[in-house]
Amino acid sequence: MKVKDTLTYLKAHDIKPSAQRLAIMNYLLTHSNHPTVEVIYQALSTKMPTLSRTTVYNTLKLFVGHGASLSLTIDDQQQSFDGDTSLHAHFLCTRCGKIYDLPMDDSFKNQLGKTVEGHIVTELHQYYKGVCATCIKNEIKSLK
Amino acid sequence: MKVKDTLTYLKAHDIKPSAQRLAIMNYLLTHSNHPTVEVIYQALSTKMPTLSRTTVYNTLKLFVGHGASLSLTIDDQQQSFDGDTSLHAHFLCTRCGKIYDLPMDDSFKNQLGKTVEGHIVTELHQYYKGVCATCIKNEIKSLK
DNA sequence: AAACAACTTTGTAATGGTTACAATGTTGGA
DNA sequence: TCCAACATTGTAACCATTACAAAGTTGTTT
Ligand SMILES: [Mn+2]
Ligand SMILES: [Mn+2]
Ligand SMILES: [Zn+2]
Ligand SMILES: [Zn+2]
Repeated sequence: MKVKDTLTYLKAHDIKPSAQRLAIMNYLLTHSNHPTVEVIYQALSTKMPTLSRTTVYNTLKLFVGHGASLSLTIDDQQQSFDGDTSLHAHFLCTRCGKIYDLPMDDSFKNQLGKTVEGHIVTELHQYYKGVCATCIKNEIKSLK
Repeated sequence: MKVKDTLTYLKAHDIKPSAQRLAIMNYLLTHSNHPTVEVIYQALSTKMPTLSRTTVYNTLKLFVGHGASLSLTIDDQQQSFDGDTSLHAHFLCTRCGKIYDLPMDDSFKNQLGKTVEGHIVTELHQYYKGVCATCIKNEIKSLK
């Protein structure tokens, strides 16, 4: 992912570019780690020392408002963000805290934009919780 | 729902009863409003003036740990709770903040306890967001 | 180029939900 | 009754998020 592409992506979502917005959007588009504000701030503040946490908060809120990124509330402690705005599900490992992408059920997907029991559906979220493959492997190793 | 039933319910989940636990569990079992800690505290503190917010927090955490209630993270500001632990989906109205119950997709339900892409699934959540039927009606009224 | 208005970023302070903790109260068995 | 384990309470601390005002940036007009 080039900076040029990120610029195009921002413009496509009616977001006026700035150095900070490009950096944050570029981070989201090149990392599939579903980062928190703090993770993004730590990752970027080395290259951009004047960056403020408030800017990260404001910018992410702007992105979400313009449909350029998703806000996940799967963890009750911290909000996390996703540069992949396609309809997909998430798996939260309760051991290591990592969030994985999973496909979303088609029957659920189909309800976007429809009416369900009189309510208009504008957003869909599907969350799995459990123990991830990596943590299962580590668990088995430690038993040997 | 009688207090006797609530007592039975707590015992069935290996929770030692107390006046506070009975009151909170009884509130959850007789209200389908997906209350926050504050809502429960306000509702019960009139009848039980010494009740502490901390007790509500501790007790709900205990309930969730014993599978006697569910914790919902659909709203990013406040945790809400559900005395109905059956598998079902939730609809959050972004206008009025109410949370409604909806059926959960069967294909999604079936994945509980299974392994998905190597991850063990122990919990499932399906969230809809949008505008509820009541808010739609009010919107229409105000246009006339 | 200077002036200006609109917009953006920044740092700090405030907010508010949640948790930690120590003191107090309660319960049930020896 | 005594005692130990457990539960509740109120306060303080914590920490993610938001509010706010000052400082910086950008693009436009003259
Ligand atoms: Mn994702
Ligand atoms: Mn429910
Ligand atoms: Zn894991
Ligand atoms: Zn509504």
